[in-house]
Amino acid sequence: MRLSQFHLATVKEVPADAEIVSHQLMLRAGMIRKLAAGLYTWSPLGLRVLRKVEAIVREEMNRAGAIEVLMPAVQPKELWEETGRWEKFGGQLLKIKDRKDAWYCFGPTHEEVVTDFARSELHSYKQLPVNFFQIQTKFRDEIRPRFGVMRAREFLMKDAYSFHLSAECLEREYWNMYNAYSRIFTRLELKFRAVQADAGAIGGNVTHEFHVLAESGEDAIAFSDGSDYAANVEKAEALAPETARPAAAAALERVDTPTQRSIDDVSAFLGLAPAQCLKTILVRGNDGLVALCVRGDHEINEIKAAKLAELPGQSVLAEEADIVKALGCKPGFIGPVNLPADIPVIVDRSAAVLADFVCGGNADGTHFRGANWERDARITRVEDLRKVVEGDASPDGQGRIRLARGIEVGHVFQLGTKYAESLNATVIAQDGKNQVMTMGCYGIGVSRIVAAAIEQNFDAAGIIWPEPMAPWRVVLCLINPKNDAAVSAAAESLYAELQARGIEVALDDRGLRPGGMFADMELIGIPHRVVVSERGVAAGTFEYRARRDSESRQLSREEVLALFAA
RNA sequence: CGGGGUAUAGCUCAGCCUGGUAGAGCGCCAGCUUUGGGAGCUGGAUGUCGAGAGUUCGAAUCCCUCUACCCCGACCA
Repeated sequence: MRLSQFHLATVKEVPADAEIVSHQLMLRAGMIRKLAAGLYTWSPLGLRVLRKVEAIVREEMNRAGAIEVLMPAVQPKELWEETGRWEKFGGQLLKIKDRKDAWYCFGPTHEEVVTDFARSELHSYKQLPVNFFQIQTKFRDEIRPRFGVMRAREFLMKDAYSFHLSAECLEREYWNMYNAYSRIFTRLELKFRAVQADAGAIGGNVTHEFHVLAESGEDAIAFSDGSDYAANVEKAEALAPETARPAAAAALERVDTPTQRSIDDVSAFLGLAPAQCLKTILVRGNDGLVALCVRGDHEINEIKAAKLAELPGQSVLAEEADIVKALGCKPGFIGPVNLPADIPVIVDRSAAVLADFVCGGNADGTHFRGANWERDARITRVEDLRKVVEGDASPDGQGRIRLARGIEVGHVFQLGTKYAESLNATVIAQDGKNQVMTMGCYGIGVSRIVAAAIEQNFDAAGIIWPEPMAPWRVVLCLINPKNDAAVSAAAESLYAELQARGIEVALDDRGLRPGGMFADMELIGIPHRVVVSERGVAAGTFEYRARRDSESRQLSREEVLALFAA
């Protein structure tokens, strides 16, 4: 591509409200332009990158045996009423009316449509399993679109839906997709983790999110430094300590802590580590209050707590008035010693091995020192209640937990029969009977990957594209071509040769001064730069510099071509 | 949905408090000079000051209504 014939649109300034690096750089590089909240035009430059990602996703989906379709973006209300999601999906569902006053929505996802397609197309178990995918624009009316294309309302998504007769077959396809996703992100040269996630409201058992690791990620993930284990922080299991609880050594002693309510205050006041204190909170249980205890330096994981049999499926802190009524003290002084017998005491695994610990005195202004389980306080049950922290043992027994932030770019999910049932998508099984199909769904945020890649690969000068998604692999920069016809000739010749070899090459013949040209090429992140100048041509060399390098090298024409061999 | 903020040239913004008829930088156009890290000089074009209504001799500026956009929170996966 000759850049003089292209539409490059870099800018120096960027709106103050572009907060994250990828948004700023995409605007500065002129990859996207905002039309309205959460709606962006992809410029020619941005589109080249988007298409690169799309092509790799498509290739790997095809390689994995999925079959491409293209479903309508606009979907009729009636279909959504069949699954109940016309109402349940909530405000993210953009509802629109046609000229006949019939309701439609702009598809935020395609379970309904694909299942409708499947029920009319699939009749026999012999047609299964099958996996349909599409790469298409979705619309979710986000409450607060932000961060450019990272959380836009309209975005490009690859979504796939598989249909099976059995859970076992679904499971096989699930791992097939898991592997395909791993290949996709590996090919894109992104640092990522496949993360065990909480199934959330959709239900189902196994689900993985694929996260691109980046400081600015919205999700916290825990992974092992000694294995492939990775999980959403909310889901990561905190193992029981390897050490047993020491024997009680100290006597139970009440101490005055008139104004010390927080763990930090109490531990500082008493000169003890927070890890030697016990944090006790009261939550609303099915039958009155429930006490949850974790070590002072740990935090309650509310998702884990919500799953306790004593709780109603959610973890809600008790009202202060209820606490005062039950214990006679305010929050901040709660502890397991002398707790009313009708309050279950659920203790985290790490807290359960504490000895001679500090805990609330169940009376305003006092704590206990030298408290011990069994002797001074009862344990109803030991559970995993806390959030994991850096350095915890990995749940799979290999390595230690590290915490990182990630950007969710993919999600694989075993849906089961939920949609097939409500839409009555059945096939005739081998026994001649109708059987509801079992489904899996697998999404990749194609446009989000572009932003995520930038979050992971940039420097002060701009974007540094992983080669597979760069708009061009190499750019030829002409210095003062007007002064020396040999410069143009050398550049044209190299340009033609690279093109002939199938290398995606840009020729910067815009006639800019060198400073502006270099700044532009660094901003838009071209991985390789070859400078063609008068003095280089005279010496028979080209100046080469990789985007990540700080120094240039003088290379012969053959050496330049060799860089892009194979 | 609650709280806060913004809307002025193609872009990024100042001007508004304290009313007097429109500004800067960048970009754009023309010319000259310049050519290895976002050049210099000269000249030029560009605005329903988000929309509507009001107060006033006079409104970008003050009041009211609306709309759009942004931030924080709640919400959602």
